[in-house]
Parts: sequence; C-alpha cells; structure tokens
Amino acid sequence: MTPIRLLLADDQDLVRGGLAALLSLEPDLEVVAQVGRGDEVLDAVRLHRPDIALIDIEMPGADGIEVTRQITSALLGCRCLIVTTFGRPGYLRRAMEAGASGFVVKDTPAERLAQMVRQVASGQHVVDPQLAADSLAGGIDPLTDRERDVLRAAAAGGSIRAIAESVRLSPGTVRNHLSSAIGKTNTQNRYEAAREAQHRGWI
Amino acid sequence: MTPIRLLLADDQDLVRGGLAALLSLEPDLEVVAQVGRGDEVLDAVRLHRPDIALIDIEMPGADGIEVTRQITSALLGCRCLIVTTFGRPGYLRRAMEAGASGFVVKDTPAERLAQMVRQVASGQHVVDPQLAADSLAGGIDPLTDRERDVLRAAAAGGSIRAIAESVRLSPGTVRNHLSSAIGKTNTQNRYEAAREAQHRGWI
DNA sequence: GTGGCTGCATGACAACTGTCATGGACGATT
DNA sequence: AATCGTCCATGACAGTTGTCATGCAGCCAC
Repeated sequence: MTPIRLLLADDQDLVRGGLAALLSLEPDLEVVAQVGRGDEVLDAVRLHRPDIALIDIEMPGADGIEVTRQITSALLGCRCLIVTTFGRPGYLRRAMEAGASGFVVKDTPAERLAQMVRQVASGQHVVDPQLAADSLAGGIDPLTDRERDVLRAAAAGGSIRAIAESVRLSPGTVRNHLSSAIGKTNTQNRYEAAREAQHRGWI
Repeated sequence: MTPIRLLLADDQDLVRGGLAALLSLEPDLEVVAQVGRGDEVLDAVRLHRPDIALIDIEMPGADGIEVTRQITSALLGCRCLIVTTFGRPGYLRRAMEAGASGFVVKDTPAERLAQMVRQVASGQHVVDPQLAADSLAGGIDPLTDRERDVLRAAAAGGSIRAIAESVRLSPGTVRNHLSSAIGKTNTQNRYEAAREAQHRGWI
C-alpha cells in the first residue's frame, strides 16, 4: 500500500524537524512537505497534495484555525489535524468548526501521534477526551464580535484612546465594550478580561 | 569513537520525542534518557550519566535554569544546553550565569542542532549570535528587589489593594514601586510594565 | 411592522491609578 | 558622623478607567 502523505506546518524549526523525524520512522507515513508560516500552507497543500496536514495553531502569517478553514473549504482532499501547545477549549471548538479532523496537544505521548494520524487518514475524527470534556464544560463564547475586537486590541496594551484608534471607534464605545467583556469574564479590568478570554480561547 | 550521550528534558512529549528521533538519526549521538519534569532531571543525570543535557526552560517541577544550576554545581561532568521557545535576553543571561554551555531557541534550523550539540560536547560555548547581541543591548536589571516583588504580584492581575495584600505593603507604597517600575520600563501602566519586565527576564 | 438584539455614541459619576513631594527608618559606604 | 540608596508610608492632584443611563440606527425573526 502507498504511504500516507503528510504536510507539517509549525513555525518552530526544531519542533517541525523533530516531528518529521518522528513520523518518518513509521514505514507507512511519509512527510512530503514542511512549512513554517500559516500563509504558505495552502499553496504547499496544492503543490504537494498531502493526505493529511498537521497544523500548529500559533504561526506567523495566518493562524492554524484559519488555515484549516482554507484547506477544508478548498476541497483538496486533505484532512487537517491540529497539533498545538495549548489545549484551550475555545481552540478545540473553533478548530472543529473550521473543519479539522482531529486535535492533539503537544504533550500527547509521542507513540500515539502516528496512530492518530492513521485514524484521521481512515476518516475518523480524533480528539483528546479530556479536552473534549473541558470544551463542553467551558461553555461557549458569550462575546460579541466587537467585544472580541476590542479585547484583542486591549491585550496588546495601551490606553483606551490607543485601543479606540486601533479599532476605529470612539473611546466611549470602547469603554462600553470593555465593560461588557469585563462583566462576561467575571474580571476586574480589561487586562484580566483579555487574559481570561485568551485562556478560554475566545479571542 | 563512542557516541555522545544525551539527556532530553522537555515537558511536551511530542516535542521531546521529536527531538529524540531527530538526534538519533545522527550516528555519533545517542539519547540515553528523557524526562518531562524539571525536578526529575538531576536524578536522571546521576543515573544515566549523559555527556550533555538538553533542557527546556518552561517545565513543571523546576525550571530549566534552576536545573542547570543543580547539574553544573553537582560536578557530574554533564554539560547543559538550553533549548527553549523564548529567546528572552534575561533567560539567556540567567542561563549562562547558572553554568549553561549553550542556548538555542526552538526556531533554530533543525539541521544545526546536532552540530551545536557536538560543539558543546567539544567544550565550546554555543549561543545564538542575535540573541547574544540583544542580551547585551537589553541591559541589566535596573529594578530593586521590592519593585520586582510588586511587579510579579501585578503580573498576576488584580487591583492595587490586592497586590498590596499579597506583598504585605500599604497600597500607597505599592503604587510608588509600580510607578518607579513603570518609569524604568518606559511603559504606561503596571500591566505593560510587568509584561515588559517579564519579556526582558527581570522577573 | 414590531420587537429584540447588536453596534455605536455621548455624558456624567465614582473609583482607581500614576505621579509627585515629603518624611522617617535602616544599612552600607565614605 | 555624614552621606547615600533603598524601603516604607502618607497625602494631594490630575488623569484614566469602569459603570450606568440614554439615545439612535441597522438588521433579523416573528
């Protein structure tokens, strides 16, 4: 039988190279391409036609969830397996909504990665059970689109005025959205709210 | 010649396994032990007697810099190579002070890791040149002990009052220390100051 | 069409925060 | 002994921030 063709997308060279070495040990797996930026993944998939793309979430250019959306909606016959450091419930949910076939955190035992790849290749969906439970328990994102925008800007730091300029809103409106987000996250100020939202994968 | 014996310490199984696979491809390198917690490294070094320990900084149990200090001060004939995600100047400086023989960030090209390991094995010190420059340019920690304490507490979030309670100071004093730290970090508020100090490795 | 939700904005208020001046205590240095 | 730097504290001030009430406009579902 022909080997399963893999593409690796991760911005850290050592990690990507390590995963490639690890997966190449398996006779039925073949790493056919590697990329280090989110915005290079789609082209690489078109060019190399992998069966499965292993995609990190944190990447420059475009994040892994956006990339997953691009690949699955392009109908290229390539399934997406998210491989990420952070098992945030929001990440999992958004990844699956984007069409991912699996979700693995990087502290999964190394022996099981190849096995998960095979499961995805055979059409199954693979999700860490603990994470799936957290995701359900964690509740869904109560933030509005604008609140998310403003929170993201707040996470970068700076005064209300600076945030207002970066999202093109009046300072008063920014404060309203932030106040609302602070309430929804049960926090005391925008910095905590931004961190909490980030932790839950809402932004 | 006998192969160079390596120990890998990294809390993420996939990354650790990947690095092991990568390094095992080299005929002159041998991975003799792997651990996932900082507080298990020293015992593993005593047991397996590696020539070089590749150590991540962020680990549960004990951080990689502390572990490096333990290993080098125990005079076990094991050199330490820090392999970390974050190339923060403060990390580099503290790692070298702790006795590390090298410092590599995880977006180093995978091909060069083995080469760096060999350099360390031959007694050289290996440091990313860009990082070394940043470290020198970044300057030394201008914060006083109390400012560090207060900044650490501020990084955890919460109001001035909460910070004051956690460090057993009056709120006014906390504000003074924070104000001073804000000035020294060229930031606008305590959150940015805490983040900046963290980034530079001051706290 | 009407009601309900969201986005956007304004203004007012209280609370919080950063800055500054000031002062006392302590240890290290000269 | 005098000086310096740090720590701690207080009080005052201005600016920022979070909250709330209110209003208008657009969109969607019923």
